[in-house]
Amino acid sequence: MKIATFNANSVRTRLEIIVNWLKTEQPDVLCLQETKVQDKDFPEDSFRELGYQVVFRGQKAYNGVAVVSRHPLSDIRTALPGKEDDQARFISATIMGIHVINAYVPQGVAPGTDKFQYKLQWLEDLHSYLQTYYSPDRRIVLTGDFNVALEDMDVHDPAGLRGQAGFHPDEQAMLKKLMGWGFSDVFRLHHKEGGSYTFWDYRIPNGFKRNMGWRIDYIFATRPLIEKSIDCRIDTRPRTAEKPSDHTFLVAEFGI
DNA sequence: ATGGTGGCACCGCCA
Repeated sequence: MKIATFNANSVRTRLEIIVNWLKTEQPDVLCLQETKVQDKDFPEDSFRELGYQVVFRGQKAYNGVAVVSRHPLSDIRTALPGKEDDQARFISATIMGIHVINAYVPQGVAPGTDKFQYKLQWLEDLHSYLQTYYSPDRRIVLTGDFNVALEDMDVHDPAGLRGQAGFHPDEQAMLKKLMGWGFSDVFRLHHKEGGSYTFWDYRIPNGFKRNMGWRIDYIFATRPLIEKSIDCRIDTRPRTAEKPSDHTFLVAEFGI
């Protein structure tokens, strides 16, 4: 079972990259964030032609999430309960007995702003949701763009970035609290050294070449899946394509 | 250097 995540930064602009990646990698599940497309304009056929089904929830210009799957999806939820009118940042489905939650955590802008508070609240709401509706005894994958680097080894300049949105102790504590519910970081399970990133800011000149990145995309899994975890890797190919993305694909393989 | 680029929708916002 191969499960992947990718912040697309527009699914329509990045469609060719995504389609080629699906053809090459043949994952069972791909979670997309920042699709930036309303549901009526989602390029559903491009996925169907490859033998994939797709569920999505978008909005105009911003946010938007999708789950692409080779297998039937059930138990589909496009928002947290009671948050149906909120920004399109959550979608979940059960696939082959695994409950897959795809999250696009708010970026947060800067500490002290309303958006930063919204980010912390969003993470807390997700934690509460899991506590109320799920048990860590189940096979659950929580994946997506969390916009939080957890440790010093997860950013290129920990001293310089500390305290900024994406590398702030309050966010790190909140995400760790959420992980404490019952998740392990699958990439970190297989790679103990730092310097591996999933995101490079467009605004830093040659940031990718100089490896000035952040590891803010994750695949988290509960214990029953961690026991079956075979590998997890970062695929930087979208960075070298014609329309490079600011994020990479992250893919995990489970022996089930 | 308090900048920079990129996507979408509009004449700025968000990342």
